[in-house]
Amino acid sequence: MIKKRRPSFALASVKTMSDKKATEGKQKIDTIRHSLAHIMAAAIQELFPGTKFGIGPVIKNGFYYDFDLKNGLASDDLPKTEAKMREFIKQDIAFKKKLISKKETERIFKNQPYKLELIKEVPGKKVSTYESGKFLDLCLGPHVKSTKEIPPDSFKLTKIAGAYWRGSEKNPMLTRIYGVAFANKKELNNYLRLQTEIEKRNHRKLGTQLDLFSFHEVSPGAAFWHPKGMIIIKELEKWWRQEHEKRGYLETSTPTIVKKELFEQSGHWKHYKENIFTFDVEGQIFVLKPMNCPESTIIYSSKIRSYKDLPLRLSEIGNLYRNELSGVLAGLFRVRQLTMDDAHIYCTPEQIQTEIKNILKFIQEFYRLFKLNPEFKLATRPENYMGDKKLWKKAEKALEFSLKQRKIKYELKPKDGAFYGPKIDVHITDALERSWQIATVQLDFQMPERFQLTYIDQKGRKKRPVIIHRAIFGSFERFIGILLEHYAGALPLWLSPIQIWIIPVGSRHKKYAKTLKEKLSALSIRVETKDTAETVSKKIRDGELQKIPYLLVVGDKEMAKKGVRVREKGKGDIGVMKLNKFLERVRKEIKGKK
RNA sequence: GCCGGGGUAGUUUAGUGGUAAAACACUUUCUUGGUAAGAAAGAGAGCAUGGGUUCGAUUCCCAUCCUCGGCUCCA
Repeated sequence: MIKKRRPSFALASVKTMSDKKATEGKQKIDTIRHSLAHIMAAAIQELFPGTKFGIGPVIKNGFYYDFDLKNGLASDDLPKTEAKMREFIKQDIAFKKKLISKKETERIFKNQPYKLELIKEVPGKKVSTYESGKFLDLCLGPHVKSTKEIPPDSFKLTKIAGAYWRGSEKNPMLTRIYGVAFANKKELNNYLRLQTEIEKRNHRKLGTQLDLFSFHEVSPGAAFWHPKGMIIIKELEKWWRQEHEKRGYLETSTPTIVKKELFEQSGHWKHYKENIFTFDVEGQIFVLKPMNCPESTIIYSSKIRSYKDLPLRLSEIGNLYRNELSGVLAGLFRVRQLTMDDAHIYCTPEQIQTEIKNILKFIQEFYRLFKLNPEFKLATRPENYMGDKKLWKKAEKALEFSLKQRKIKYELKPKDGAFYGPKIDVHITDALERSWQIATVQLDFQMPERFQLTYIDQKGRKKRPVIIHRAIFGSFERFIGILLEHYAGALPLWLSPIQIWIIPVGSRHKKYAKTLKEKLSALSIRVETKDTAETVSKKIRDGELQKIPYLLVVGDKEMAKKGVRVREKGKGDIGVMKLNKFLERVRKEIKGKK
């Protein structure tokens, strides 16, 4: 069998070509993908007359096209469409670029409302179009010269999905057909094979297989954590507390049920009402808290604060409840009940830079530990912002400056900030290459105003502090989901729910196995003895499937040497070791969080 | 929420208009084993839920719930 190394998260393809060649190759395949989108539209036009066309761009690994079909589309229409496309490709159809006057274009597309909308927005008097056979589309190109350049066996239509016209839910929903396409059949097959591999690291599947958590109809969007899953949470919490104590954070806990007035005061009620769970108690409306911030400020203002108290870093592992739309729930990645590793830092405006810088450093160290590859995004003032524009500008500058100071590459996300302040979000992609927000750093000048927070400065005057909201894991749920996919279930030793299995070869070794277990357990190592009536091979197999980091096989030889035969996850049998030597190794590995 | 798939033992799946099958897991017995499945026997679901069509529905139709992939959303 093939010995596998512990897989790194990115299953990126190996780059063998030079950068220039790679760029050319990418351009070529993207041209093919784009042309395939047109050919798919042509096939739909022929198979389903009267269809109205949206747009059909190139995306990663393929293409899509949006259609407004009179009668929708059934799943068996995909193979039909695919066959029609191959038919067209065989016919050696040329792609011809045509510049047509706007008026003429409008006449040609008079029954195509979506196209007419696009034509209106084209600057100048002429519109660029491409003709391929009987299908004419608005398009700047480029395209292949002829369909004969397209390998007919290297694409596949993969799925049908609904998508709002121009991405707005106020617009009609169109039917989107996704396809993938590659330079040759081998690459296509590689891609398809990779997809099945990726499916194996889906955290939902691993959750069931490894008995970590489950979801049930009785509570959609909320995880039931099983004992083994709880161990992961507890280990993460333990480490989290330790790291926060080091950095001067003070842990707090605030109530889950709160009167809605608190969230009216914070502004959340106005901006976030649809997502808040509410209930009635003796005629008063209570909410399940969707975030911790307003309650954190209550602790802040529970006494008079001096400049000497600042920065005050209040942390909280808070259970939050958010009424997410049913359609967005996704395993551990998007839940209605989540555990946020939150903190609010109350500081003077002068302290902002240092605090932000330290948080960014904290975040970077944290990601390095898990060998995760984070993407930073700076999100600025949204449409529905609260407060003074000048303060916003200042806050945005502060975040930007800190990012630059830490030499962090980041993407700008205009108008994507929270209503109370700009933020730096940190994203990680899952096995399906979808991007998920994990950590966040948000600068807030509004909440201190709304809650009239103050501190007394050196001269005895009342001043307004600034709040920095931040989370490192984001939520334990999402983070564990990401970790499971990242490690394909084979978590690092310190996080593994079960760290070691002891497998006695025969019944006469059971007693030795038991002594070993007691020794390891005494050192707080999570160990189990597998002394059931099954073969060693069977137990090894089960141990591998359960992703147990170390399997210790003990028989006559090991007993004689007072040792253990070690099988390390991902490496196989690494030989016999004296017990003390093995213990030393394990202790180091756990301590180093390797 | 919207579009499109799907829901059959604990798990993974097969299947049918005449009240359901397998593998693994589980229990028992035999086997006491040396690095990815030793053998046998047994128990276990009435097919997500509610309606409808039918002599008869797990199978066909409708609704609801849950779930998956998209879209929108993510304070």
